[in-house]
Amino acid sequence: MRRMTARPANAHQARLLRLLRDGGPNSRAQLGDQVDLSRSKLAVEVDRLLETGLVVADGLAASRGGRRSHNIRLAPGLRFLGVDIGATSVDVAVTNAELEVLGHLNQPMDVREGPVAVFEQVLAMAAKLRASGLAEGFDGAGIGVPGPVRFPEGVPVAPPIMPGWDGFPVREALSQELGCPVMVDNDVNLMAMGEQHAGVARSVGDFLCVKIGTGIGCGIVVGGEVHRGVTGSAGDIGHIQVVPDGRPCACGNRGCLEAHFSGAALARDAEDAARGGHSAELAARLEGAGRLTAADVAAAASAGDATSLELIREGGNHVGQVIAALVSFFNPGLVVIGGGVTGLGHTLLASVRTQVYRTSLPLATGNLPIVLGELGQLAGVTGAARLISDHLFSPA
Amino acid sequence: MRRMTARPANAHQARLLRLLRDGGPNSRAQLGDQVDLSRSKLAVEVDRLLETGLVVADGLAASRGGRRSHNIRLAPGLRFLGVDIGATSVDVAVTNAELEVLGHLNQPMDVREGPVAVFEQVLAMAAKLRASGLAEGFDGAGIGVPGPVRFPEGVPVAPPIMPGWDGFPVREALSQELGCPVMVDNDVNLMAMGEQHAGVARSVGDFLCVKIGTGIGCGIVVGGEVHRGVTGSAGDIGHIQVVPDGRPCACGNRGCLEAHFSGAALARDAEDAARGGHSAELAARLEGAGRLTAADVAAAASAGDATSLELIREGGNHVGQVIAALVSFFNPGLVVIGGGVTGLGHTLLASVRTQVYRTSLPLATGNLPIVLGELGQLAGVTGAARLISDHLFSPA
DNA sequence: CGGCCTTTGTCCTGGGTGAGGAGAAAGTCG
DNA sequence: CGACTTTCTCCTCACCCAGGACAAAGGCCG
Repeated sequence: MRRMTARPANAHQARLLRLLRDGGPNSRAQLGDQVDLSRSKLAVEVDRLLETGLVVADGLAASRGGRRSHNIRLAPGLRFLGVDIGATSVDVAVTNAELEVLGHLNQPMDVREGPVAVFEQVLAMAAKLRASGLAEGFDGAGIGVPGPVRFPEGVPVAPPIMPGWDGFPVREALSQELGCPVMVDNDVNLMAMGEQHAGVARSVGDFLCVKIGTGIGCGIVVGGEVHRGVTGSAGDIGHIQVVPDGRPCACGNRGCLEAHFSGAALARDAEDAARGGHSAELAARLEGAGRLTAADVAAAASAGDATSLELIREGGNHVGQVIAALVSFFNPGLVVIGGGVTGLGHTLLASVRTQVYRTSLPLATGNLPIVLGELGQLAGVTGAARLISDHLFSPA
Repeated sequence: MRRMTARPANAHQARLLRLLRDGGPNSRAQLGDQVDLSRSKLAVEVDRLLETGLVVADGLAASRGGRRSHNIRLAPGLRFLGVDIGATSVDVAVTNAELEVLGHLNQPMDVREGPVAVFEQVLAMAAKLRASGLAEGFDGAGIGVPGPVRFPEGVPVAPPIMPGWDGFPVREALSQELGCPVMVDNDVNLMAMGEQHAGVARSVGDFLCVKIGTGIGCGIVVGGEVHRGVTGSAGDIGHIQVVPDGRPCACGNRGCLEAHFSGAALARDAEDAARGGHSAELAARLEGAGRLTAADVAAAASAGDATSLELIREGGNHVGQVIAALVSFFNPGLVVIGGGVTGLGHTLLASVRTQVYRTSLPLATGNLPIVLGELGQLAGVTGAARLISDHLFSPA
């Protein structure tokens, strides 16, 4: 099942591959406009790429006023596998070399079942996608896990919500199973890379990507590159204290952001409100389902339930408080909010914005968009594909 | 008074210049070990540098077992001017090309007197240093100002504590006056660069440098490079909220870190304590001087004054609270604390450490040193020299 | 003190690379 | 249909640079 053995031989070829990945099919002339190489040099490098099979001819380009140029594109048969392991579900997608998602599967699953069970599931999903004719094999795979990762080795380290994964050689194991190169990263970083590649963060060099799901994390992009920190735990903002002596948190402290607002906390609050008789809407849903989730709160809120709206607003304030601090510190050009609770949508966004614009200094917030992610569920898998393609499209 | 017109012609020469700057005089052979160039290529580049006069021969090196090598070093006559404009004082220093401080002057001065008055002062101090025979002229100057800077242009933007400087063309003006290239940056960033070059942060790629003076700021170094943010206001952590509905701050909000702990806040608290009869020690000092400063608190604390110790501890808790959040977010390899209040020393450090180690996650704090800066008053001017030398020792 | 080894520095050459000109091929526009 | 534009290929020439050969300079040991 080994497929793409070819790798760019030098930085020029790597550059060209990335241009083709990000810009789609392109004529040699257009490429020449972007890379500052002499025509002869460019021709040589393109010919070499054609030889490797990574790149193929793709008909004629439209004329720019003279002779029409021959288009080239990345090999249409290249396939990347993007895997996004969340706390409660798994996403697997197949992309082409331009990182367009060709097929996508989602499956509920508790990450605490451990790496072996999850891997089995992931491989089954990948096989299913392959069986449906989307891919004959994979040229590379990216995988995101909900916890810190020692990036160079691709191994989770001390992940609080998935203790069974500590030290499990994810990269090694998946590479063995799939027979292709694999890169591993934190799921939040992948979401950031996804939004950077195909979402709202295109053309922004420095931005933050806050993912609110079961937990809360933040992807940090500096100068176009993901910042992972010295131990791979950068962006772990879920345990920043937002309420002095607040609610007890699983981490042992009190008043952590995650304890006061996250998918899990929101569900708990909603159930409390339902049982306490504060919201008929929520009580009805609890009656129906036996338990509540963030999605129930979102639904209740859009049905006008005052309690749900208040819960969201309050949560938004807490997140906003942290984001405001991070904005002052980091001075990003954009803040993206995504993750499972984006269903809470504009109510959440509004209260986050209010809090940030009120608390941070004007110079930092003056031209700072705070927006929802564009890619939704596909952000993670797109980012995963981007991760492995960045790796493969770099000099060997 | 123009001096060094020469600039490295390519990246190799730039690399060599930086090696000589950071490592002092060096033999050709030693340089060869570090740069991965063929001996012939290296010889050519070194010869060219010798021709420009940037580099000079410096006798024979010790033998490494065979023929002795000829040492080379940066021209001993090269001089950089480092200027550090604080809120209440100005530091000016002369360094050689290895960024060793040859002479240093400090002068109390209120930055709010405006750029014209401050420039006059700075130029007078530079002239004095020159007159004392330390320099015949300057090959470049770096200058730090206590507020955000639009870095490429070298112009302060919307600085809260020095409104008169907004938009003043610092770089342009100083370059005119001194007749040499000038670079401008935030004073905190310069402190970080100073500690990176010659202080505790040598060999650390990602670290934070918290400067506690009249205000509070934080230098951010990512992958060896200072992160300035999209509008140059990164690291502006003085207005992060630490106490909900806390003390009113000059910025219009409440509970800002700066309002609860900084040189200015500490002095105010001390005076209140003295007047309120809580501390005989402080009252005596207030009696004597008519007002109190952070230095008085430091002195009282080391004399054992309980109130002062408590003030410092409380302040340390507030700073520690913010640093803990930043550590979770950024996952640095080192936190340096410096600035005027380092006189508070280990009492402060201890309470910051306690707070950080207690509040942040073990993975981020596990191997995280939190230390005082090594360079004291010289950090800023050293960083300023480093800034301009980085600029000059890069390909034209 | 004298051979032998190690290290350093210089010279030279051969392979490789890449910039840019010339010109052919392919289109557009009037 | 002809003049102009754009694209692409070929070719040449200058430059660069790695590495070998060799000379110079010094240490080490008997």
